[in-house]
Amino acid sequence: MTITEVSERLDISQDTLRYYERIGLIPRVNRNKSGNRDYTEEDCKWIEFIKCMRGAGLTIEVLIEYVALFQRGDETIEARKELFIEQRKQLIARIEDMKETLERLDYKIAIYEQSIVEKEKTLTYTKVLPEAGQLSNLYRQK
Amino acid sequence: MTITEVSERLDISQDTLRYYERIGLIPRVNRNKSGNRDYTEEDCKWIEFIKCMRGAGLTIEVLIEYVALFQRGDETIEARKELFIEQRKQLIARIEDMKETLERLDYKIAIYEQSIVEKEKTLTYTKVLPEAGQLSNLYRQK
DNA sequence: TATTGACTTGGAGCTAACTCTAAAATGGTA
DNA sequence: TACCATTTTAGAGTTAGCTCCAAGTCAATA
Repeated sequence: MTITEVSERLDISQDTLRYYERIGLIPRVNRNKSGNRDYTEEDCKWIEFIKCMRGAGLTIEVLIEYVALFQRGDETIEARKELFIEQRKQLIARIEDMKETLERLDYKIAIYEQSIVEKEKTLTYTKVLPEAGQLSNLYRQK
Repeated sequence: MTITEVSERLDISQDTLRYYERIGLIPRVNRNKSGNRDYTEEDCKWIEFIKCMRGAGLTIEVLIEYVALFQRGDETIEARKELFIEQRKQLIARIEDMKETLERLDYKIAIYEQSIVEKEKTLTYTKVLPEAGQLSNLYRQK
């Protein structure tokens, strides 16, 4: 596969593909006779895996370490496992954090919903704008 | 409250606190007679809220927009609600993504666990190292 | 054979989000 | 009164993670 094909297939820019290879985030890709990259399915799996992990917030640094361990062979299996266990721990923490933030967003949306309903009621039934100091404070929660 | 107190309490550097204020990520903080920031509880709530949202991945840009809307008063309630609904949607997507990545990490950890057990078995029961081409491939999954 | 287009490399440039620096003001302590 | 810590500002510097550029190679086509 050419870099153009892989780039389109995995939706990663050619520059990023080259960059990832350069810094050791994916193993070196073979070149054809004319020196151009010729990606295998294996290469694609690596790239896709890296993309997935990056998307979840694993740093490039830690992923480079993983690739380096992988390339050193079987003696690093335990180290790789430990690396993933640590990253898993951090990922779980991030997810928990985000869930809490989501609840907070939900709450704010609910309050705004309420505020709008209240405002509409006021406008519809009393034809009078709410006093600046009263109702307005209601809308101004954080 | 002084900037030192708030910095320690919310675990945000003084530089970051000043930076957030400068770019409009939090409303302007009052100064005392000598020109130093004097944070109120309200200010702290803002900062804590912003910190929480930033931690979940909302960009500074979108949060600045929120603060700007907030400061324009009640006429922007609907817009603020819409902003939060959009961010909520994106946050849910990020969480789902991360959950999938977590499963993938779990799977890899399980495989490594397996690999190690297999390796130990081999070493213990047969006293023979696995052939490079066979079992080694097992460990080398991505 | 000249041109075109995809590819190569090393290195420079960019953006978001801080983080640091320098120079100056203030207020409390020896 | 001299010193010291804390704070102020504007602006420069840093880091991660790309993204762009220039100069050159190569293969295919007009």
